[in-house]
Amino acid sequence: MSEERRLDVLRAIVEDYVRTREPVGSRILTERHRLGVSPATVRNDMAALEEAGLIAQPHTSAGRIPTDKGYRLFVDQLAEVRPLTVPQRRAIETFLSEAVDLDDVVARAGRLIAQLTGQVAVVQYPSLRRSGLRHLELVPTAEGRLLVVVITDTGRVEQRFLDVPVGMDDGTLGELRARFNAAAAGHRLTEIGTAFERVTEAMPDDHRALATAVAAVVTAALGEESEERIVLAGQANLARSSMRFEQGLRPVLEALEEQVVLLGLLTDMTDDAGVAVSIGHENRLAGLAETSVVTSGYGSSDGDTVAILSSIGPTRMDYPGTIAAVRAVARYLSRVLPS
Amino acid sequence: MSEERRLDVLRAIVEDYVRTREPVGSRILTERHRLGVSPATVRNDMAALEEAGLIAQPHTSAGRIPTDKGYRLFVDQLAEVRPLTVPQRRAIETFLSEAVDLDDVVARAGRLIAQLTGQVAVVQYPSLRRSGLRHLELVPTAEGRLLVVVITDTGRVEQRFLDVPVGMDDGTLGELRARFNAAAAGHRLTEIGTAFERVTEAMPDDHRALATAVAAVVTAALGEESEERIVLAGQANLARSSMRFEQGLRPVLEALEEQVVLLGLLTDMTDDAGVAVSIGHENRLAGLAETSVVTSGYGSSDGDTVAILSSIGPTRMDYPGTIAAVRAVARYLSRVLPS
DNA sequence: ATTGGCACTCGGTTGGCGAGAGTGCTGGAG
DNA sequence: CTCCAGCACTCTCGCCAACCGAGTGCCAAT
Repeated sequence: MSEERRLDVLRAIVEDYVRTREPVGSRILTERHRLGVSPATVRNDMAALEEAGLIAQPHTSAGRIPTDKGYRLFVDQLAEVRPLTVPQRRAIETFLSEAVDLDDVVARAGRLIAQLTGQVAVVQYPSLRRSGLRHLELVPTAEGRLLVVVITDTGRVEQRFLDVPVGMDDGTLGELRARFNAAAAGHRLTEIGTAFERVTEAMPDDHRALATAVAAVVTAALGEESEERIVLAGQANLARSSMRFEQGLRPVLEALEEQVVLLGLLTDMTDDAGVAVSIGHENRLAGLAETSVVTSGYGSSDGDTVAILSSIGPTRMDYPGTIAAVRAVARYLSRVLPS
Repeated sequence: MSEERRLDVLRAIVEDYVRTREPVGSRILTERHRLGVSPATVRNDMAALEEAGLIAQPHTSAGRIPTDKGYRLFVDQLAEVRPLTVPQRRAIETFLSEAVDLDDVVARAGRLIAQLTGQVAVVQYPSLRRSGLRHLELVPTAEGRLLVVVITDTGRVEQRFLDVPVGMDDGTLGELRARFNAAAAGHRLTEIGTAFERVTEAMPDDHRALATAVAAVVTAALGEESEERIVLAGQANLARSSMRFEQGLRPVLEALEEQVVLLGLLTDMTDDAGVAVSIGHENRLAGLAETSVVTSGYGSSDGDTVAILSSIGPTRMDYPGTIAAVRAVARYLSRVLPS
C-alpha cells in the first residue's frame, strides 16, 4: 500500500469535493482521476486515510469528505501553486491604480479580493505605528468642541473630538497649533510624546490644561487601539448557493461583525513571510469553525508589514486559487501604497 | 359592516403577523384581540380587505398576511407612535457621546440602530456641500506622488492622491500650501474655485501646472461625487431566524453592497421633515422588494439635513418601534454633531 | 348586520417502499 | 505482500398514498 498513492487519493478527494460540493466515493474517484487502480484498492486507501483522521463520511452510505486536518495536509504538501492569468494580473493593477485616495485603495482591494475569490474579503487599514507626524490641525466646531486632525506621513488621517472650555479664542488655538507642529516636525511617533511634553511645559499657565489635553488626544490617537479599522467586501458572496454552512450564515456574519476580535485573529495568524492559512476549527473564533481564512500582510515594498488583508470562505474552498489571489493583491497593494 | 372595524381587523392582522410571523386566521384573531365579534364576521371583513388588496393568503387554506399596500395603510393611518423607553434614550445618549471622532460617531450610530431595531442599519457620512475649507495640506509620499488632504469646518476630512512630476522640492510645496490656504480662508466651498484660479494665475510658470492640478483635485474632492460614503451595521441580523426571505438573503446582501445605488434610493425617499418609510415593492431596488426601509435625515440642530440614516428590515417589521428608534437616533446625532 | 353550522380545499406530515450509492470484508490471483 | 473482483450490508433519498388540521366561503337563521 504505497504512501504516495494514498496522498494522491487525498488530493483527488479534496479537488473533487471542492469542485462538486458532494461527498466523493471510490468509483467516481477512479473514473475522474487516472489513479491506475481499482475502486476496491481506493477503498482500502480511504479506510487508511479515515483512520488517520484526514477524511470522514457524513453518513455510512455516502462518499468521503476531507476533514480540517485533511485540508491542512493538502494545503501544506499537496497543493500546487496556480498563478493568476495575465488578464487577471492586469485587472488588479489597473483597478488599484485608479484609486483616488487611501479609502479608495482599501475599498478597491477589498472588492478585488471578493471578486477574484468569490468570498468575503477583509482589509485592514495601514497601521500607524511606524509613521511620522506630518501635520496637526485644530478645528473648532461646535462651541466647547474641538476637532483634532492628525496627518501622518504615510497618508493616513485620524480625527478626534475634544471637549474644551468654552470661550477659547482662535489666537490661542493658532499658537498651539504652530508650537505643536514645530515640535513634532521630523519626529517618529514614539518620540512625539516627549516633544509634546516640552511644549506643554512651555505654555503659559492658563493654556496649559488645553495643551495637555490636546497632546493626550494625539498620542492616544496614534496609539495601538486605533489600528483597528478594517473594511469588508463581498458579503453577498456568503449567500451564494455554493456556500451552504451547516450552522447557517449567522455565526459567520456575527464573527465578521466582531471587528476587533476578527482583526486580532488575523493579526495572530499572519507571519512575516507570505500567505498564511487557517482552516476550520483552527480558527479561534467559534463562528468561523466552518470557514477557512487566507491572509497576507502587505505594506511598503521593502517587506515591512503595515497591515493585513484576507479572504474568508468555506473550508471547502479553492485553496490554490485563493492563495494566489490574496498574494497577488497584497503585492500590488504594497507597490501602489505610499511608502 | 362598519368601516372602522375593518381597519381594526387590518391592524390586528399586521400586529399579529409581525409578532408571530405566521399567517393569521379568523379564529386566532378573535381570541387574541377584543374585537367583540365572532370569527365569521371577521371572515367577512377579511374578504373585503382582500378585495381591496390590503391582505392576501399564501395558499387557499392558510390565514391572511398583509400586502405591501396593507402595510402602507397601517403605517400611514393605523400605527401608533410608541416612544422609546427612558433607559433606551439614555443608552443612545451616552453611547453617542462617548464617540472619539467622526468615524466613531457614524459607526456608533449604525450599531445603535442595528441593535435597537434588530435590523440592518445604513448611515451616511455628513455631506460636504455646505462646508467651508478649513485647511489644505500637501504631503509628499512616494516619489512622484502627492497626498492632498482637505479638512472642512464640519470636521470631515478628505484625502486624494495626485501624481506629480518628480523632483519637486519641499519649498515649492510649502509655498503652494501657504497660498492656497490663504486664498481659501473663510470661503464657502462654492467660492473656492474662483479663489484658487487667482492663485494659479499668480504662480510662476514652472509651477502653474502643479497648482492647477492641486486645485482641480481639491474642487473635485469637494464635489458631489464624493458624498457617497456610507456605513453598514448589523448585517448579522439578516441571518436571524426572524428574517426569512422568500428569495433568500442574496438579493438583499447584493443590494446593500451597491452602495451608490442604495444611497440614491435613500436620498430620494428622504424628505426634509421627519421619518420616511418605503415598503416592499415601493423600493426601486429589486433586491429590496421584500424589505422595508425606514430613513430619516439628520444634521445640525437647525433642521438642515446633511446626511441620512436608515434601518432596513423585512416588510414584516415592527414599524412603530423602528420609526421611533430611527427618529431618536437621528435627533441625538444632530445634537452631538459639530454644526 | 351578525352569527353558527357545514362542506370544501389544500398544505404539511407521516409511514412505507424501492432504488441507488457506497462501504467493508473475504478470498483468490499476480 | 499488493491488488482486485464479488458480495452482503447499510443508509439516504425520493416517491406515493393517506391522513389531519387549519382555514375558508357560503347559507340560513337570528
